[in-house]
Formats: sequence, C-alpha cells, structure tokens
Amino acid sequence: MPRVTMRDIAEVVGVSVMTVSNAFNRPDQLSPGLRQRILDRATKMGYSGPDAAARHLRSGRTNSYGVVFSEKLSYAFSDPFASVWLTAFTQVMEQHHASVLLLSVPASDAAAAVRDASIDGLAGLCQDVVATRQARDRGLPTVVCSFDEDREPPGGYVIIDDYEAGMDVAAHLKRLGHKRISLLVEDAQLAGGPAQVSETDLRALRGGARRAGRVERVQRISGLLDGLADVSLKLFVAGPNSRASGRRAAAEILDTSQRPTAVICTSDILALGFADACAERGLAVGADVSVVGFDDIPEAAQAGLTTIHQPVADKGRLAAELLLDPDREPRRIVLPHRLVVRSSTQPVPQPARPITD
Amino acid sequence: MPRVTMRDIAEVVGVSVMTVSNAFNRPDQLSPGLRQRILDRATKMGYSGPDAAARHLRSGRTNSYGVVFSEKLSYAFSDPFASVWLTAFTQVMEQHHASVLLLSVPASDAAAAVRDASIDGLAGLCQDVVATRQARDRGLPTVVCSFDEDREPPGGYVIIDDYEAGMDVAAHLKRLGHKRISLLVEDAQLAGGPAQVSETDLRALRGGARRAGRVERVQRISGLLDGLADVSLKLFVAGPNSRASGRRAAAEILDTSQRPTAVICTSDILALGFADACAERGLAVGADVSVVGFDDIPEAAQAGLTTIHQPVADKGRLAAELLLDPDREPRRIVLPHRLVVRSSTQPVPQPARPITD
DNA sequence: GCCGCCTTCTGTAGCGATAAAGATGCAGAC
DNA sequence: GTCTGCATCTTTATCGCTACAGAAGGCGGC
Repeated sequence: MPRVTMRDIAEVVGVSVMTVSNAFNRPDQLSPGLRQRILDRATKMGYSGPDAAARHLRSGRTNSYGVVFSEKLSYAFSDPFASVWLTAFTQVMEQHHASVLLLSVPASDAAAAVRDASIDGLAGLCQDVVATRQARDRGLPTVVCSFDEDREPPGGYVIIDDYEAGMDVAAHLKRLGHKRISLLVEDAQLAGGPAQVSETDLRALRGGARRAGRVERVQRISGLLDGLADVSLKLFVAGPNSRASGRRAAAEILDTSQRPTAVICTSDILALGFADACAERGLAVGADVSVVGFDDIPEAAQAGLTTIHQPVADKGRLAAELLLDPDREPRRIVLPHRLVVRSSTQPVPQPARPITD
Repeated sequence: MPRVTMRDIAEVVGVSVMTVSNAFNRPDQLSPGLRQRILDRATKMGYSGPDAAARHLRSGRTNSYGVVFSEKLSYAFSDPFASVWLTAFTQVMEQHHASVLLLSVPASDAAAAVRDASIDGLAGLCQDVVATRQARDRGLPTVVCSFDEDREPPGGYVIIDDYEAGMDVAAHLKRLGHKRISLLVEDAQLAGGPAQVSETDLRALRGGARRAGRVERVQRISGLLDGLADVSLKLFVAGPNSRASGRRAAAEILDTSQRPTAVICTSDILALGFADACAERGLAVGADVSVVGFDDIPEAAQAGLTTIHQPVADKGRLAAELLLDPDREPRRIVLPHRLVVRSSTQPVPQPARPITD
C-alpha cells in the first residue's frame, strides 16, 4: 500500500494541503469543525502524522540533541560519571520534550557520523574535536564538558578548572609529605597492557604537548605535573577507564623496589581498581599507599577515596540548557570543584626506608 | 552567510548536482580525479556534507533507532536492568554504525513523540502500546522486551516467559512451606505512597484484567497469582521502581500483626529496598522473612537475593538485531529464564506462631 | 564499419512537508 | 456605502538531496 500523505487527505476532504498541515500543527489557524473533520479523515485513512524527515527538511528543526562520548558508546551506561551526567542532561531534555541521540562516533569517521545525524545541537561529555567541529560546521550549537586538548574549544563549554584541580591534589600530597609519587593516566586507545611512560613523553606532557589527542585529561595532568615539579614522579598509562585497567596497572607500579608512597589516578574508577590491587597485595590504602582519584563518583565515598569532587549533574544540566537556548549567555562556564579528603590519603609513614632520589 | 548546497558546488566545479552527490555517496560512479576535485572544492567552500534531513527525506533512512522506556527517560541510567539492556543494544548498533535515539515519551502525547522522531525502528524496554503502535503505523519495525499488557503485541518481541517465571517463584516458596505471602508490585504512575490493594483489584488482576496499563508486569503477576492461588496472599503497590520505593512499602507490609513469612517483589530493585527496611527493623532476610526479586541484577548476587535470572544482555542484543534486519525471522523470541536460589529465601521458621487462616 | 557494452556524467522529477504571503468573506464602524 | 479588521482558507515556492532513466564517448570484436 502506498503511503498516505497530506495531499491525499487534502484531496479527500476537499481542502488545500496547507490546511491539513495546519490541522496538525496550528489549530488556531482553522475552524475547530474542519480541523476535526480532517483529523478524523486522516485517522480513517491510516495517516500516521506529518513525516519527520519532510518536516525536518522544511523547518530545520528535529527536536533532538546529540551526545558524543570519547569512550565507546556502550560504555556510557557502565561509567558512573557518564551515568550521572546523562541523567541530568536527559532530564532537562525531557522537560523540554526533546529527545537525546546517542551518537555512535567511530574513530574512523567521526565527521560522517555527526554529519548524518538529525540533531539540533551536540553535547560532548569529552572534547571530541572532530565531532564538535563538524557540528559547528553544520551551524549547530555545541557544548563540551571537559578539555582533552590543551587549548580552548571554539564552542561553548561547561567545565571545572582541571588544571587547578590537579594543583590542589599535588599540594595536598606534598602537605602530607609525599615525595615519591606515581601518576596513572587512562588512555582509551591503548591497545596493549599498561606501561610506564618514558622520560621524553613525560617531558612532552609537562610541556603541554597534545600528543595527537591520545592521552586525555590534559589540563588535569598539566596541573599535576606543574604542582609536582619538585618531587620524584613516574608516569604510567593504563588502558581504558575501568576498574580492571586500574587493577592491572598496579602490578607495574607496586611490584618494584622503589614503590611510591602515593599514587594519583586520573579517575576514580582507575583509583578504585588500583585500590583493589593494593588490597590483594595486603597493602593498606592510606597507611601503606596513599591513593587519589578524580570525579568523586558515588562509590568513592564508600571506599574512602580522596578525590576531586566536581558537579557532574550541573554539568549535564547546563550543557542541555545551553543547547536548548543557543542565545543564552555565557556559554563558557567554569564550575567550582573541591578536594575531598578521605582516608585513602595519609601522611607518609615515618619509619619508612629513607627516600632515595 | 547562506548555506552551501550541492548545487553551489556543482555550479563552481562545472558539473551536475548529481555528480556532486555521487562524489559523496558513490565513489565508483565517477572518475577519481573529478571526485577529488569536487571534494576539495566542497571543503574550500565550507560545505559540511550532504544535509541529513534532505537525505533522510529522499532516501527514507536515518540510520538511527529509537528506544522507549516506561519509566522516565532520565531513569534509564540509574536502573541496572535498563543499563545492561542499553549497553548490549547500543553495542550492536555501534557495530553497525547506527545511532540510538533515546525517546522522551511524555504520557500526555506519546504518539507525537514517536511520530516526530527520525528513526528507522523502535525498541521498547517495556511494552509501550501507544508508542509502538505509532511506530508500526509509520511502517517501522518494532521490538518490545516485556509484556506489560496481557496480550501479545503485534510487532516483534524478545521476552522471557514471565508467567512461568511467576509460577516458578510461587512453587519455590510453597516448597519452602510459606503460606502467608505478600506481593509487592511496582507502579510508575502511582502518585501517593505505597498502598495495599483491595480484594477487588486483586481479583481483577487474578483474572488478568489490564487495568488500563497502570500496573505493569502483568504476565509476571498472573503467574504468581495462579501459582499462589491456594495460599494467603496480600498485594501491595509500590511507587516507581526504586530502592526507596521498596523501602517505603515495607512499613505497611511488615509493621502488622500478621507479618508475612515471605515477600515477593516484581523487581530486584524493589526487593533490595525492601531488604534494607528489614535490616533497619532487625529482621534477618531469609531467616525471619524470605524475600524474592526478579531480574537478577548484579547487586542481587551480592545481597544473596533469590530471584529470577533473565538474559538481559541477550534481550538487548537481539532487539537491536531484529531492528537492523527487518526481514530476520523469527521475530517473536522467548528466551529461557532460571530461578536463582540464594540465601534470601529459607524454609518457614518452625517455632513460629501457628498460622491463622 | 557497425554493434554492443562499459564508463562516466547529466536531466528530470519528485520525497512530504511548511513559510510566507495572498485571497475570500463577513461583521461591525463610521 | 465603503472601509477596516479578523478569521479562515489557498497559492506559490521551495527545503537539499537522490532514484531513475538516459546520453555521450570510447573501445574492442567480428
């Protein structure tokens, strides 16, 4: 059976196509009686309402907003940070009767994915440069919620000052007397196992090099590196952001003669995995090894993890609001963060072996 | 600045519009040299690729698939069942380079939400009758993953036999000697607090009445009611599916002279909340009150909750595959479930007060 | 030299709807 | 009697792209 269109209904009822359109979209533009007759007739003819594509083409609006993640899309539901953000984001969208398009953005052709998406705006949980640029090229409003590059994105953003947060963590550990510290950063693209990063790479990071977007959380790491410039620091790269990655990375960090007194992880998830590994080795987190995370996900509190708290829900809410109202100002928002000190960080144990530098 | 279209590029390069279109979509239809010239020119002119809406209108495909939930959309990320399902669903979509549209479906006008969505198919975590009918009216393939009504949906589905599952739970509890049982069902629409349901309603449910879709999990409940026809059964309605709802409902169920020896909840989440309330009252789950859930979410194992295990990830995966291939058969799939007995259900304590019937 | 066939490109004709502006008719004002 | 104003409906002109059918040219086969 051929599809029923407004034209068909118009013909049968004996009115113009425009009047049928108005019956659906602008009730005040025609008499209630006629409107009812049109709607009834439409139902009887099996018309299922104005076609979304045609309406979109003509009006330019889709009423749905895209979201991109740096991680795999399916990962979004298992990561607490992403869950909380998405909850807040979708809540706002829901209130405005808008839908959320979870964009699958294959690294191979991120631009194509964004190009083909029927959306009125794009939010990035991370700063996906290719995706957001494509969206802006299409003339769509964009918002990102973290800087994974070392420069400001051209569109809007809702972030915390990750550099300052890194500095805060550094200051906290130094105050506790830690002088031998390891830093565990995540890397979604990393194929093999965890690895220590060479002096060269460390210096490159210290200098703020972008490294082709491979290592994320650049601001955060920069703050840490600058804040810890005067202590012995080793850098390790873990796999994608998961508890398992943190656990795996622990082997290389802990099972060495020069075990660090404190370990900083660029996310709570990694930190919790790392803490798991400590427990497995009979090491007391806090007393034996201080551990710090980032984000303050719900599990962090239970685990007594010292971390940087950031207003994730506010990020999601504001991101949604910026997309829904492209004229809203300001579009570059820095939210406050806060160091939450829990039991996972403690002063360096006094009777420890002397620090060899 | 006016938007750049294929026509503009065609004019500048000196070819037909169709050739420009082919340059983007069918590289084999023109010489590599010309194609490159067109693409270069397009980039230089600030063309961001074929317009999604126009392409959608013309070709009829959007490459994205909708998902509806019975609960509020934002709720999807906090519910473990939904998370697991979504993870599997999006994983498949991701592999096929398709996107997922989370549909916000206001009860007030579910049909409009589906009508206006640019999608190639619709999956329902629950059986949203209005939404899925609207989708089918549009000629889109649909899949639902549970029956919330007491009859088969017209489209495809991937379910477990919830009626049998209910019977299994009933048999298990009877085998353990339970004769005074309460049933706690969820109800997302419920505005007020939890409430006991009258005899009339109970009979209506027992008879399989639909009750205008208010109470969900009809099959599940029917199986329980039929399986427990010969024991003393009280029915309670909780609010939306959350731990808090289960906890709140406990007051009415437990704080009575005729406390039940076993409580069945229509979801693990409710059951866990109920168990929390038991602990608060100093009641040992299992020894003092047996508790049963449904779904076997990850937390259930930790809590020692007896429950019905169902292959949630398979549901999500299959739902996605059915949408992606509308010709795939069969489209009505019943997956196996399994009663998982843990410590939360135990035989009725012997020295208890005699059962008054 | 004629034919068929392949490669490469073009022209036409919408897809189904909506924005914007125009026509119609009738009520009341002056 | 004419004019203004409003409610109601119609006309026109696309939105940007792609399906489909063909045309132009080259090239080998017999």
